[in-house]
Amino acid sequence: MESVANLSRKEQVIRSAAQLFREKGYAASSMRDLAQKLGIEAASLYSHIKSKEEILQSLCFDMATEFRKSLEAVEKKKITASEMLRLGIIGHIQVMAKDLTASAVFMNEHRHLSQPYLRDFLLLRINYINRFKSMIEAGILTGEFKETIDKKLAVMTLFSSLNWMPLWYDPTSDIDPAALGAQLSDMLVNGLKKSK
Amino acid sequence: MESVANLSRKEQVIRSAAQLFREKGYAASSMRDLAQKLGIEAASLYSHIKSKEEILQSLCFDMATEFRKSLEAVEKKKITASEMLRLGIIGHIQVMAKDLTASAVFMNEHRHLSQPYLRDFLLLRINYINRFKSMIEAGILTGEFKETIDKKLAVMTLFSSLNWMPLWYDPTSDIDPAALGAQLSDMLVNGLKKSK
DNA sequence: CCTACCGATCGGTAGG
DNA sequence: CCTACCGATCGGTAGG
Repeated sequence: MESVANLSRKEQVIRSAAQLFREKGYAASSMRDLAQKLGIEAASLYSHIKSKEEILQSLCFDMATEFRKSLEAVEKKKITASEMLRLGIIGHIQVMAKDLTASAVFMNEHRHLSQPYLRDFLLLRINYINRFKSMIEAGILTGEFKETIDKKLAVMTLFSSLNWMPLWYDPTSDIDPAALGAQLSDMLVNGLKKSK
Repeated sequence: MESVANLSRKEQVIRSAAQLFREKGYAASSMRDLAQKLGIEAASLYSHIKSKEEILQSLCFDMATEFRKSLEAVEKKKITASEMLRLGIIGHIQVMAKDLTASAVFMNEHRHLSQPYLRDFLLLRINYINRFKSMIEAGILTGEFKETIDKKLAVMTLFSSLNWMPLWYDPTSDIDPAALGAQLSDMLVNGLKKSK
């Protein structure tokens, strides 16, 4: 069916674009570069997508949705704050590992979104970060985490570590995503935990 | 003297460019944008600089030099591996804090360097990272750090945290750079240290 | 998915 | 530091 073929071709365009945006950055990637990657003329791209930015929007908001879904699944559980933080971190890593290319674009290129998309994106992001911050605060209240930690510093350090992973993680030579998430979580959470 | 005036004006151009590159990214920043920021015509920029990329080269390599100098001062000291790592982290933070704008450009825009500059830059960076990795390895040998830690993961987590700082650190509302460096170091190093 | 094309903008130069 | 300008390239459209 035509709609199925169109969808599939559109996804090919978006995936090729993600690779290009990751390598060269959004602004330095031209629609002619993208067309060449796909073996078609630049003008033909517009049969599949409305604009260059529409591709970036798809990539950024699809990733945001995956992150949100992962976090909501963790928040539903009846577990301690430190265990929730641990599972939240592992979930975040697993979502990224499913598409490292899109994750890198999500992280580095979202600023090229135009309004109102940029504003919406930043609101989703601050909400996501704040929910991790709440886990840290909860852990301090229950006595699981040191009461002396700087919450802003802790959460920014956490997301710095998480978000850079797509730039250095090599799934063919490094450990698998779940183990990486567990190790990263241990390293960061043990830095927060009271020493016994 | 004319050469002094020229130098000073050239630095103004570079500083304005750094702000622009930080806000919009290198590729999305035009020389006309930069000229407007300085109140001159785009063509006039070329009295002060040879090309757009020369500005990026200055920013990236000047920062790299500062980082190297800071690290060398720390490496000279006769101290334990964990103390050296701690001072290395504080030094890195202090270098960034001296110019947060250039630091952000250094981190996010270096990939737009052309060859051979890009290759030289990446060699400097891998050398710098490896010297921090050596401190972690030394600390494992002396028993200061857990022997179970993944060295690559540890050093990448460290640099992720360090390098994102220019994107969220607000010198007017947050703690001062030395204290931030100390806190960040404590948080990361305690995550590496053996629990007592 | 193609040919043919558009107006806008790019980094940079010549000459003063 | 300016005016005047260049060739190249940009995202995108018309019409098939």
